[in-house]
Amino acid sequence: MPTTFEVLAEPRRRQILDVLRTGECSVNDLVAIVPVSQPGMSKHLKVLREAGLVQVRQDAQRRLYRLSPEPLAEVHAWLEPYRGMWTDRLDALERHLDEMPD
Amino acid sequence: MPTTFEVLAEPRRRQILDVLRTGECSVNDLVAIVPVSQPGMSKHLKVLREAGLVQVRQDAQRRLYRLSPEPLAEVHAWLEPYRGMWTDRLDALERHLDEMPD
DNA sequence: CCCACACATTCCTTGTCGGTTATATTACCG
DNA sequence: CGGTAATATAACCGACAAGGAATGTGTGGG
Repeated sequence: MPTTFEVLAEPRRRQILDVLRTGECSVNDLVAIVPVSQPGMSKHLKVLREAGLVQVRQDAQRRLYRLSPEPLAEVHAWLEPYRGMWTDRLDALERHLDEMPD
Repeated sequence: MPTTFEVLAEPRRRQILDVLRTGECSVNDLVAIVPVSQPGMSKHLKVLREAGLVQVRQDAQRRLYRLSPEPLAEVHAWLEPYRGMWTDRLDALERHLDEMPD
C-alpha cells in the first residue's frame, strides 16, 4: 500500500489529478489529455483509487472518475512546519536588495 | 535528475528533513536517529543535496548538514489549488483562517 | 608520519515500477 | 442475442532505485 507521497511522485498521476480538478472525466477523456496508453491509464487510476485520491461511478458504458482530495491533507500536514521557511528567505533577499545602493 | 516529489517519496528522506528542521546535524547524528546505515545515509544525503533540499558545510572531520527548504515551494505550489478541498463545510472557518495572510 | 575517525563512493544484488501487447470483462444498443 | 465500445486485467520486459559489503578519501590527532 503506497503512501500518498509515493503516489504523487509520478508526474502523470499528478497531471491526472490536475485534470480531474476541473471536473469528472471518463478514462478516454483522460487518455486524450494525458500522454499514456489506455491500459497505463487504468493502472494509474487503480493506484489513485487505492490511495483514495479518486472515486469512480458508473455512467452507461463509461466510468467517470472524480477527485477525492482528502489524502492530500497528509501532504499538507507534513509540509506545514516548513511553510514560510522559503518565503522568509525570499523576503530577506528582497530586504537586502532594497538596502543595496544602486 | 529526480523531481522534488520523487525525492520526498522516500519516507526516510522526509524524516531526515524533519530532523534537520531542528538544526544542523552531522552524518553520524542523523544515522543515530534515522534507521539507515551510514552509506545509506550518505546516499540519501546526496539525493537531498542534488535536489537542493539540504546544504553542507565542513566542520573539522565532520560535515554538518542543514535544511534548505526552497524546493518545497514547488510542492506547495502544486498543492495550492487543492487547498481547502479536503476539509468539510464544518471546517470552513479553519479554511478561511488558512487563507488569511499572516 | 601514521593512525583513526567521519564520511563518500563503488559494486553488486534485488525488488519494484511503469510501459506495451494481448486478452478478458462489462454494459449497452440494434 | 450478438456485436461493439469502454475499461480492466494479465503477462512480460526493461529501467531504475534502494540496501549491504567492501573500499576509497580526507582531515585532524598523537
